[in-house]
Amino acid sequence: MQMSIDKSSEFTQAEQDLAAFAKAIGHPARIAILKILATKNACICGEIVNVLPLAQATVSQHLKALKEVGLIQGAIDGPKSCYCINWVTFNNFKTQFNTVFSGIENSNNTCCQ
Amino acid sequence: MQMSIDKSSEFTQAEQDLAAFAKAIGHPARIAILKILATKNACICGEIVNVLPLAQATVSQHLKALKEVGLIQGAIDGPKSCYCINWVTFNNFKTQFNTVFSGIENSNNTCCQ
DNA sequence: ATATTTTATCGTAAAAATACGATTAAAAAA
DNA sequence: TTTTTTAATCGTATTTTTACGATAAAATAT
Repeated sequence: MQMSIDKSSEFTQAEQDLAAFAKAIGHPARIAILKILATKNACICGEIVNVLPLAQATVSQHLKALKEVGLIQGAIDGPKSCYCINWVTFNNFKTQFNTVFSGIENSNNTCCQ
Repeated sequence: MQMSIDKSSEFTQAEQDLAAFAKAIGHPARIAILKILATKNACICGEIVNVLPLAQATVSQHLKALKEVGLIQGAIDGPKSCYCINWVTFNNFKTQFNTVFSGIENSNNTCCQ
C-alpha cells in the first residue's frame, strides 16, 4: 500500500509558485526575519541569531528556506554573511497574490453563514 | 535528549497570526480551492472534489485547514456542504501582510549582491 | 423503511518541516 | 602560525503535514 505521494505537480505552475512563497513566510521565525530585514535594509546573520529565540543552526535553516524561494539574498562579508530582502521577488509575490484573489470580494457575500 | 519542541510561542502574536495565514495558503491545493471560491462566490464541496486531483478525504482536510484560520466558512446544505471565502478575514490578512512589510522597499536596494 | 448521496472524521502510512548539537570551512585576529 | 569568530552543513530526533481508504453521520431519494 502506497500513500502520501506528493500531488503538487498536479496543480498549475502559478498555484505551485504562489504556494511556495506563502509556505516560505508561513513560520513565525521567518516572518520575524523578514521584518528585521525590512527595517534594517541589510543585516548580518549573527544579529538575527542574537534576536531570535532559536539556535544558530536553526536560523541558518530558516534563512536558507527564504533564500531558496528568492525572497532574500545573501552575500559573504568576510567570515560573516549579510542578508537582505529581494524586493523584486517580494513584490512579485504580492502581485501574484492580488491577481489570483481579485475575485468577487466586493460582492455582498452573505453566503455560508 | 529532547529536540524539536515548538518555539512558535516565543514570537509575537502578530507574527504567529500572519504565519498561520500564510501557512494556510501555503499549499497548491488550498490555493486552488481559494481560487475556485473566489470566482464562484459559493461552492459545494463536491464540485471542489471533482475538480481537484485529490481524494475526497484529502480535500475535506484542506477545507478544514482553511476554515480553521477563518479564511473560508462553510454551511450545511442538506447532505451537502457549501463553502465560501470570508473576505473580512482575507482582507485582514492582506492588511497585516502589507503593514508588516511596508519597510524600506522603495530604497534602491543594491546590498547583498 | 431502505438505499443512496454527501461529507466529515478516524486510523494510519509516508514525507516534510522543525530544531539543535556537532562539525566543517573560511576569514580575521592574535 | 595558531586561535578565534562566523556561519553553513551534517546527522538525527521529533513533530507536523499530506494523503487516502474505511467508516460514520445525516439528509435525500426510492
